[in-house]
Parts: sequence; C-alpha cells; structure tokens
Amino acid sequence: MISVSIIEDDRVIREGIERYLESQDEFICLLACESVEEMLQKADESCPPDIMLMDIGLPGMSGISGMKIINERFPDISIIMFTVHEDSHKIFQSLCAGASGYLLKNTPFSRISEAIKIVHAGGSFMSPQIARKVMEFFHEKQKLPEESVLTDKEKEIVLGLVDGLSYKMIADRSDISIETVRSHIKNIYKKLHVHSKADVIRKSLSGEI
Amino acid sequence: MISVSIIEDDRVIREGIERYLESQDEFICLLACESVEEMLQKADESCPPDIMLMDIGLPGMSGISGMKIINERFPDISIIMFTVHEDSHKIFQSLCAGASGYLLKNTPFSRISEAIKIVHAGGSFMSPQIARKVMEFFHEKQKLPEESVLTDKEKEIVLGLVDGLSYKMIADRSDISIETVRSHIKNIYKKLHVHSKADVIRKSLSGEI
DNA sequence: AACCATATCACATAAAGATGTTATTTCCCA
DNA sequence: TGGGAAATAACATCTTTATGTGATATGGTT
Repeated sequence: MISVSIIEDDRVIREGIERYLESQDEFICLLACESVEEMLQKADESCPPDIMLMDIGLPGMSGISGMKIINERFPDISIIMFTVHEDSHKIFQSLCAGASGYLLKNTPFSRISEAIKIVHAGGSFMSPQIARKVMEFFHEKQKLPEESVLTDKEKEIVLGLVDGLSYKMIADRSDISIETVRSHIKNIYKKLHVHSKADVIRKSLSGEI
Repeated sequence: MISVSIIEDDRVIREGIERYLESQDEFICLLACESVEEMLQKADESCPPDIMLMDIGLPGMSGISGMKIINERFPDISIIMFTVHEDSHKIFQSLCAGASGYLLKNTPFSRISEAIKIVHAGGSFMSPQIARKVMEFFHEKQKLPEESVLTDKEKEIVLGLVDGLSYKMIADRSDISIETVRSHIKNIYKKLHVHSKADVIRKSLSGEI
C-alpha cells in the first residue's frame, strides 16, 4: 500500500487524481490540498505519505519553494512534480530542488499510478518531453569543441561585456574609440547570431564562445 | 512504420529483439549487427533507420564511440542505448554523446517498443533506475542553499533578463506592464547593488543570486 | 490602527545600446 | 599584386535601459 498526498490548486484535477488513486487497491490518499501552506498546516508529522504529488504553479508559495521545505521537514517523502510547465528553467529548478519525478498534466491516470509505483520502488520517472529536455541538457555539454569564430580583438571586447562594462569603458580599457567598440560589437553579433549584450554574456559564461 | 536498426553482440538478445519488432506491425527492422564496424559497413547511406538501438559494451568500437560516429554521419537517427550498465559514468557519457534514450537490458519487450515509439515521437525515455541517477546528478548541484534577498517575483524577472529578454518581453511573459518590470528591476538593482542588466546576468549565472 | 514589504502602474529624461552605411589602414596570402 | 579579413573610426537613427519621483492596493506584523 503506497500512501500519497496531493498538492494541486485545480480542484477538478486534484479530486480526479484523488478519486483515481483511492479506486486502486495499492494506493491510499492521505491528504489533498490546494496549497503548500495548507499541506504544511494539515500534515501529520507522525505519518507522512510515501509520495507527494505536487503542482509547480500554486497560489501562495510555489511548488519549488514548497518542495524544499517539505524535503527538509519530511526527508523520506519522494516528491513528484506534476505540472503544465515544459519550461527548462522550471524543470531544472525542480530537479535541483530534489524532485524524484516530473509528470506533465496531460499524463493519463494509468501513467501517473505507474510513475508513483516506480518512484516508490526507488526509481524515477519523467514524462518523455521532460526527459528529452534533460537529455538535451547533456547533449549541449558536448558541443564545446566549437572553436571560436571571434578574433582576438573581438574576444577582448566580449570580456569587457561580460565584466559589465559600457561601450565607453571598453573603449577606454582597450584604448580605442567608442565607435570602434560599436563596430566590433556589430561584427560579434553577426558572427554569433545574437542581438543583445545579454545573449553574448550568456553564451560566454556558458562556454559557448 | 518506424524503422529500427540494432547493434548488439549477444546473438540471443539481438535476434530476440529483432523478432519481436518484426512481429509488430508498426516496426521494421532494417539491420541487426553485432558491432559498430559491421553496422557502418552495411548501412545504406540513402536509407538510415529512424531509431538505432545499441549496446554500450560491444566488441571492437564501444557503443559510446560508435554513437558519436553514427550521430555525425546520420544526424537524423535517434539513438537508444541498451545496456546492462547502471554505472553513472557510462550513463552520463552516453547522454553527452547524444543518446535519446537509455534502456536497461532487463526491460521487457513491450517497454522497449514503447520507448522506441516515444523517442520517434520526439520524446526521450530512460529506465527508472537510470532516471534516478540522472535526477541525483541534479540534486547534488543543490549544495549551499544561500537564501536570496530577492522575492519570487523579482527572481522571475531576473530569469527573464538571463534569458536575454527585453523589458517588454518580460512584461508580456509575466503578463504585467513594462512599468512594473522597470519598477521591479529598480528594486533588484538596489538589493544587489548593481547598475546594469549585465551585472545581474553575471551574478545569476555564477550562482551569486 | 499604523506600518512595512510587495506588487502594481505612470510619467519623465538622460544615458546606453543596436544597427546601418561608409571609409581608411594594415597585413596576409594566393 | 590585388583581394580579403581585421582593426579602426565617423555619422545617423531608433530602441532600450537606467533612474527618479510618485501613486495605489494588498497582506502581514506589531
């Protein structure tokens, strides 16, 4: 018998899952709340669930913040995120915060119960779209040997941008005119196919340049 | 109809999978080889399979080296690693080399065909034990939880900046006015003692926020 | 009830950035 | 030896940022 608690603000979804799990012999649904706050208030410290199924986009405290708290207070609970978010940031935030599973909301009930069983058995489950993003995260690490297309001068300018300098400051530091800095930056943008300083900084810091 | 090729040195396993796939209407098995070298020699350049199922521990060239070559020569093939290895190093090597799926050899046929279908549809699949290791990789990343001075909303804005969005785009994404974005950013700058987007991006990417 | 942090929005303005066009000089190499 | 990057620079123009001042609404704290 696997005990499960649910945090999900959409009543229809919450009660749907609750009823589905209750209809299965192998599950018992301890609590179904609509916010982390409610869960924290109602949770029975002496009898935590095996699995917590929680939404990310919750009223009040976000699921990601909530997960950290729940993980601290109940370290034995395995948490499965349950969300519409396919946004990479959210996914990696969730994984870093300690999720043991990541399900998209379009997942059928049968799959949800399967994921719960997998996680309870010590495995992890991600919806295929999520798994794809996670795998792509690793793939990118691989395409480092991309020799920079930038010239030495251009790299020097990029370093200035990364250091947070303005065009004027870069010009002073390299002892060239601000117009030359502009010129270099225009070329850098063309070569990297970007249109803002932010993109250059991000690419540079993530090792893409 | 999904076309599949197999590289697996164990004849029993190889032919077992081949026969199973051929018995299903939705699959066609193009090639079943016992080494990367054999595959490379026999492969029909004009008609690559949709999916390549390959072992890691192969005679001659390893599956990981082979995957890199296959990925280069046939960039459209999605590769599913199929192995007994639960060794983290092998897993991450495979993911970095471009795998789209990772199945343990104890996976039942029905699950294998399911994984192939998922990958063919653009998702990814990992056996639960593998998914667990991948997730644990991220958990470790969460070392020192330095509490940010920023509010959730402010963090949301910061993410927008890091993504290279303009104020206008951030406003649209968060469904607030650009004036509110300005307002948040002013507060963020004050809290972080910075005076430019570049500084925020750098701090954020280097984990200072 | 008064207070404070948060989130929202507006107006204003100076500074910085993005982008196009054009031009000169130097140095390499085919 | 002439063509082509690379570095330098100027001018123009439009967009985006940075920053101040101020206002309203909400929710929690004291």
